[in-house]
Amino acid sequence: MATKSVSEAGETERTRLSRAAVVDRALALADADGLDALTIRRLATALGVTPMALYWHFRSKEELIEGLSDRIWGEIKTDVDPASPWSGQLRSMLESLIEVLRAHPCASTLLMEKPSLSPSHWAATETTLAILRGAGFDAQHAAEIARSALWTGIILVTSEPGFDPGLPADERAEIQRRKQIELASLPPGRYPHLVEAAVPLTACDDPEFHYRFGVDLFVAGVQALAPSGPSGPG
Amino acid sequence: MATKSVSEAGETERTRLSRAAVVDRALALADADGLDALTIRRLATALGVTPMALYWHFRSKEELIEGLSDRIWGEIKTDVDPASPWSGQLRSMLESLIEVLRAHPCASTLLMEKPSLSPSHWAATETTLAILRGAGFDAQHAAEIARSALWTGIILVTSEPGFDPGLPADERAEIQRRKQIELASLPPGRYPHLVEAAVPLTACDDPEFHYRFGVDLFVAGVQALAPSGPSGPG
DNA sequence: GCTTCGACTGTACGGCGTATAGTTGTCAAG
DNA sequence: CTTGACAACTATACGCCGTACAGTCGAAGC
Repeated sequence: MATKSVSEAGETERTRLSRAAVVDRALALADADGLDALTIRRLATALGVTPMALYWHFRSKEELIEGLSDRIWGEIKTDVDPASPWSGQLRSMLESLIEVLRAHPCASTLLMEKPSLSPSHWAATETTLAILRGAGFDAQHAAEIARSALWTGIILVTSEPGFDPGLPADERAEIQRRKQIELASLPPGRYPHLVEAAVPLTACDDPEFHYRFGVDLFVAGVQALAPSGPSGPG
Repeated sequence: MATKSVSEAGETERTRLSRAAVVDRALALADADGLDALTIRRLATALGVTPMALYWHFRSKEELIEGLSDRIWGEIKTDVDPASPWSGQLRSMLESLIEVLRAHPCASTLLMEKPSLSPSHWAATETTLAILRGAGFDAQHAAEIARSALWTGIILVTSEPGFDPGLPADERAEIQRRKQIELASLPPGRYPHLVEAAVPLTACDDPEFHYRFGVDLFVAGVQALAPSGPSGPG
């Protein structure tokens, strides 16, 4: 109606765009409908602009994705308690990572396909390295373990049975059900353990067990290989 | 020249296609130029046919990818020595997985984006479950660890610094060099460990160390959590 | 008032997966 | 030797995608 109305907000805000605003919307879109659904055109529509408008703020879609990645890494709490034993610090670091990844359905998928050395990623890696150096590992081993820790968090989330962002819950349940039946009805002579473990392999009635055990497994491995012994000096 | 020449083989064989033949070419293409370079059109050109010809043998590109996935899983040796201790069996299983993934540059990327329960995958999982059940884990824990094992192999390969299929070697080296400099020239006050570990984080002068340590880390974790104790009863 | 320029629009290109319909070579039945 | 069926493939087209390139438009500075 009004030719000069400032923010009708009827459908979408129409203030000026910014990198941060675009990243916000992109993250929301990707979390809601899956990473594949995050296209320049869709995002532009959601923001009420032309696709090419985004190219003023980002050189390419890849740069946008880097922005998302940086935003996600930034959410990870890197303030571990220096007084607690290093294994506890490592654990809480991993738990913080997992918490963020679970909060953003698209995050694990996104981080999987990008090495992405962004400032926020640096901070998380720096903290992890510090913990491991404190545990007595040399730089090379610490680097290996830090990488492994970050990947462990990512795969724990993506490998949670039934995890598949961008799929309606009922469809996910249906796929899961079908897989379970498929496994359970394999020839028991040839695949006894597969048949036996059909349920835990395909379903995840207790996600907390999945994550707790995954973290336990990782931390136990690191402790076992620590130069200062499994429990550490402090 | 000849109107009826059977197989000129001047550029591409022109015998009849088959699922196996298509998968072969697809795998070769993906290994050579990266998974992103594997498009229906390119593959069809390489096979000397029209893109739509492939849809006679595969319902969709996804089904083709499943074929690739199955082929790759099939290459993994599942014949572990039942006489050796379970930790050794687990280790050799993981090593076989890693060997196959390293032989096929596209493999780890491919398996990462597909749960893919194919017959070949079943066999590998069955064997892994058998090993873990033999170690005393119950079905649920065995399922968790088996999943973790397979993922560990995949990420060990994709996280090898400098690993990036479909990129010419010189370009990879350039990216790697730039990342290393970027890390090394961060403010040492803020990122002391990152600066210190710039080389091991970005380069991989000894891939064998990377893989050996990765496997060690995983197996150590499993041993630490084994009900029958780290060394096991046999 | 005029220019400058940051922020955005319009149009177009090449590539993708694939639906739909049309074309062939082969081969058994008549 | 013809004929029809059918497996295997081709031709064309559609709607997506990322994005190059050029044009537009309002506010800010002079």
